[in-house]
Amino acid sequence: MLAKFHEFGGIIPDCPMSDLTEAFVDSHDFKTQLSETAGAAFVSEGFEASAGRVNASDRPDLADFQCNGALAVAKAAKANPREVAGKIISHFSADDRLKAVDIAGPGFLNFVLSEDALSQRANALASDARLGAPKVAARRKIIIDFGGPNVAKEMHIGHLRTAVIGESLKRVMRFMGDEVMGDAHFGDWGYQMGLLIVAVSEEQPDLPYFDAAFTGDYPTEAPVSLEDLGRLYPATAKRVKDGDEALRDKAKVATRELQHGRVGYRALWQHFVTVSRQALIRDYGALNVTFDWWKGESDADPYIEPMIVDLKAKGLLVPDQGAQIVRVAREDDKKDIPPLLVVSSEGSSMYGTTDLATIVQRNAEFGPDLTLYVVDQRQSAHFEQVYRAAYLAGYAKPGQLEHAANGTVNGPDGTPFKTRDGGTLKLHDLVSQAVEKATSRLHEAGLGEGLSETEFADTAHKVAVAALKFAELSNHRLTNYIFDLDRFMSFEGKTGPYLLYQAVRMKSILRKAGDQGVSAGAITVGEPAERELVLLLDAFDNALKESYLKRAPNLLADHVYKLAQGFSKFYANCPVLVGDDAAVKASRLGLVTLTLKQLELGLDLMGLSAPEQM
RNA sequence: GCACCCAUAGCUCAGCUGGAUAGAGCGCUGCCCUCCGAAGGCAGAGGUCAGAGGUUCGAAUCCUCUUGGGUGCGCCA
Repeated sequence: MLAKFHEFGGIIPDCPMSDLTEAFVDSHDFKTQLSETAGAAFVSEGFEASAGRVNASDRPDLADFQCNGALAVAKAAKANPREVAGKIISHFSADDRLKAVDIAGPGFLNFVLSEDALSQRANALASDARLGAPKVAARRKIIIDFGGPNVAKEMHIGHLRTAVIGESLKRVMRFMGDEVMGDAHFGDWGYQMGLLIVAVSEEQPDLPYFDAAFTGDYPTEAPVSLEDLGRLYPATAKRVKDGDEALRDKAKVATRELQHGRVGYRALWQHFVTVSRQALIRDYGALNVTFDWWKGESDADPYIEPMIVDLKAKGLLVPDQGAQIVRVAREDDKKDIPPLLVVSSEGSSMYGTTDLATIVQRNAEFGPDLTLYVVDQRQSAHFEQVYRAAYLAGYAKPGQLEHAANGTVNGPDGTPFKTRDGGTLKLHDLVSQAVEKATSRLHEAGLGEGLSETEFADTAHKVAVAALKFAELSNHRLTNYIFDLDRFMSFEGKTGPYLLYQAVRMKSILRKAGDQGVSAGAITVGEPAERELVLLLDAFDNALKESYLKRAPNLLADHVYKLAQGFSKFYANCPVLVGDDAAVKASRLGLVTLTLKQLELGLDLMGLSAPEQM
């Protein structure tokens, strides 16, 4: 810790001078291609290129894609929208990508793709290592902050949201080309640590950690278990809440002493951190969520003192009611924004202090262009304060700090989720329950009987995780959704297991094809179900862009679900291996191969994986 | 008190920068396995998009108000 402080030298580095925009390259999907042609057409007719935006059609019975730009442009130019559309359409008259293009209704342009164009696109996707995924135009350094699972509190269902959404955003952004670091940002430094120290000192007063005169080596064995931490913190916090002021004061003193380096407390605290980190690795790992950094609030500690000096030098830190604060309110605020409390009247760091110092720390150690805080929306006011203080102090430029807020997880009664006996459901138990249900459901359906015990356990785990995570990801991140394990585990309809099931059916076909010596060939689109499937594969590009720009994995989840659905329809209508026509077999097998690849990539970007069989 | 978020089918949720007939899953009513895995596919019923104004050729979407729910607001994180 001290070494770090010296390396850092107390100098506050500048934030990166990032003006990188969020644009993409390598898009060859129809939406992009048609938008470019239409945009050029609008420009040559004297309108804005943006009017050429082409979208998937709202009326798949009429067209594959549509452009509504003529209506918008005609409005501004006080022209007849159908006439404008007529001018634009002439630019598509010799376009061999299209089977038909026409003007519909008040001036919509409807595009129907030719089977040739679809076949070409499908073959291009099949030979593309990225399966049609675009890349960011400029690589940015991004930190995803998982908003601090807490040392003092065991992971519960509320942590599922941030973990699952943050993990998916991390994977999407990284796959799109950014340099992304996921940081657990452990809650390991505040008043709650003092509270735990006091709690342990009451239960085990003879431990050397509490003897200020102790000079020997502290025990290497932790004096508390994870269960102890989970028991001690709520019990002790409740006593304070119920009015035990002496206890509160002791905890505050302990907090300050810990933060100021009292060795015994640091040693004990290190045990707390180690014990709970092990549990976090276990619980997150079970959900296929990993972190690049296991940093905690305590890691920002060495940066606090120089930051305070810097804030004072900049005239931002002012004394107020015994504390030291940074005022962040602005003239034009519609609401009162309280100042950021940097040093409490007790002389301790607050969570705003560590959050601000963490920004300084990250500038020094990584230099992010963007930091995404994937954290509960209830913290939005807090982040507003921290961000404003960071902008005032020059630790970040507006836009570089972003709260990708998420909603709360509610129980079937619509209130925050509780177990039957009123407690919170631990994440660990939640995953265990899901695996149990998946196991029994697999047995009921008579599936996975040919698998070994290990393979079966692995499959059950994959199915359980898919059910949990897909349910989470298919909601918009801000939705306060109702958590209903039975519904998520029903395995019918729009669920994670449905996605895995479709992947497994594809794998099964590929295995059979291998046995029969049939191999994939060039894709030729013919049947309506093939058409639809290729259009879905083509839409991957846009789904990724939108997920990226909106920090909304539900759009990716939606794409993957539609793709699985499109395959299932294809599967029902287009036999792959039973026909006589070798070219059709090879083409359909090519389509299955491509679809499986994109489906598995989509699953991977959600942090899921499909078994070989189930 | 002030501020933010939300209200869409019986239930759980999508709905892109305002565009055609508002979608999905569950549940409900019917079909479809002598054919690659039916955890599947197909069809149907089901909606004053909380309510009222406004902007617009056009509003679930933008603006205002009302009602009803959630959340936050200086020494806990």
